[in-house]
Amino acid sequence: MKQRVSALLREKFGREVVLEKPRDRSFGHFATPIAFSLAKELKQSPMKIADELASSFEDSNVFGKVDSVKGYLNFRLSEDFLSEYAAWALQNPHEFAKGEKKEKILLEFVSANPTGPLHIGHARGAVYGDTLYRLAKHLGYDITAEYYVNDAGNQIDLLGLSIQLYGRENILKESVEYPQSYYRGEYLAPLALEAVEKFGIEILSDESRQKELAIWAKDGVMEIIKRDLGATNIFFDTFVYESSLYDDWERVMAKMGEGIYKKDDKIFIASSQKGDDSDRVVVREDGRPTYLAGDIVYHNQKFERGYDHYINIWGADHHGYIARVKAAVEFLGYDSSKLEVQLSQMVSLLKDGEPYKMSKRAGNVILMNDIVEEIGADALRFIFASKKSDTALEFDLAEFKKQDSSNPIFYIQYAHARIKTLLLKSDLSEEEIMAATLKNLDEAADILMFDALLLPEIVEDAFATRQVQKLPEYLKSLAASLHKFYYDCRIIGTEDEAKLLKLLMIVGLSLKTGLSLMGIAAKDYMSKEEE
RNA sequence: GCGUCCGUAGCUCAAUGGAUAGAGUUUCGGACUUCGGAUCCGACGGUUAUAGGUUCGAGUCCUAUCGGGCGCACCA
Repeated sequence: MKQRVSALLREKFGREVVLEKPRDRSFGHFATPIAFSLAKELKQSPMKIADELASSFEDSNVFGKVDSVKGYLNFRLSEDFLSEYAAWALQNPHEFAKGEKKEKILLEFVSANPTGPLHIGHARGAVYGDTLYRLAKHLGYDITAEYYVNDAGNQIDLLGLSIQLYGRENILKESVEYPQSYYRGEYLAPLALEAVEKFGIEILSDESRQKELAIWAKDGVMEIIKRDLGATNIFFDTFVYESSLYDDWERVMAKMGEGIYKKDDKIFIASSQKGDDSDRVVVREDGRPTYLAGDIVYHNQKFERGYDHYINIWGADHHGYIARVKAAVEFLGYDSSKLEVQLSQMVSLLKDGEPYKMSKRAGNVILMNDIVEEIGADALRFIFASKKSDTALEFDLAEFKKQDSSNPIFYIQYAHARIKTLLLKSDLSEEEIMAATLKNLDEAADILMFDALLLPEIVEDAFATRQVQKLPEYLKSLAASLHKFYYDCRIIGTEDEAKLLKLLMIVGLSLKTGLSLMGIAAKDYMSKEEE
């Protein structure tokens, strides 16, 4: 819709025209301040220019009315245009808001180490990434969701140690001393038990078998992670294991050429030449690669697989890391501007106004799964998609358990359910409803229909700017419009029943499509939960 | 100290450089002869941290200051 208008105006003015929402809906559907920018070039007052422009649109079949107010041009779409578009959307519900983008994108997110269950910080990146993924798919992009599994390095050895310690304390009933860094949490219990079953009880006490234990256990941890993600409706197309990449190490090093040098028996990357603060160690004196080494091979592999664009979603604590990975990409001979890194910031939780208590059993972190169990996957997804991902977020769990308008996810679902209920109550058949024409609507109905038809540009904009919160914002406001309309206007039994139901079907389609892009299924009825 | 993200209503958050800075929540006051009142309406609430600058126009861009988060490993 907006694209159509935008294209028309571009043609007319020979330039990109800024389109925005009018200050007041009674002004029209779209507005543009173009007269202000033209004022300077034409050396005329913006008001005069706007007046002249307004009258030049008189015979358009897209616009019903174009007028100028204080230098702004306001456009009202014609009834024909709107009603035809709405009818098309209802006949092709799966095509609604879809795009025809062709780019091939690799989206990497979560990528949490396989050493324990996901915590609340991971959850934010996971939801953000998955929402972007759904938006991109809908827009037509050929996008791949990828999880990078860091299954090499110290943290994996630590997993082996942690299972041993857990087993020695809880199975062998030894008293053990815990070193500073080790993993703790209930998830270790089944792993320890299974390990004993599989390898024998000796595995718990034999330090030389830590690595063997860890390599086995990481698959079990990955299953836990996948289960938690799946419970939140998040799935990946591909998993790349760090351990599988090192065979390629020599070749990738050679590819880096000048970008790499040896000093004091260590290997450095000359990342300071590419904007990093200093050069970084890639291989230590003892020959063990650093964390960065894995990322270099991994990014080389990504670029060799050949995508048009790469998006990485990292926790904000990794932001200092961007420069060195980009430097590596450059040294490998690729265009680092194709690599985009989105950061997701910290999350802090409240419950009834008090800081949420971390459970000691879980190892003093808030587990994603605990929150899902407490408020449900839909609410979790909604919260995390609702806030700009690059700003810190604080929210109160209690708010998302309420069954009223203070809970946005409930409010939106209720709007959708109301529409479904009306359609059930009506005696009209679907054919009769679809046969109605959406013309001669009153002001309120016209606004509601227009709002519902805005979804396509919201989807496009949310993905283009990577600001997924635009979608939930939109859904909230559309739900509010629906509730208000419902309150003000009687539908069943009126002479406009078919027309109004058709209008509500558009709203329902928009809500349902929007929710599904957030990984949330729209509800057809609401069941009141017993406390 | 350096880098980076941020600072908007009492609280949690919105606002492609555009018209009168918006929602929810809180507090107070209204609407049930009613398609689901699980809803709706109204009021209160702001010098957009501060000071300059650019612009026809700044919450948004630039500079400085103040305040906060996160980084600043041969850890991942």
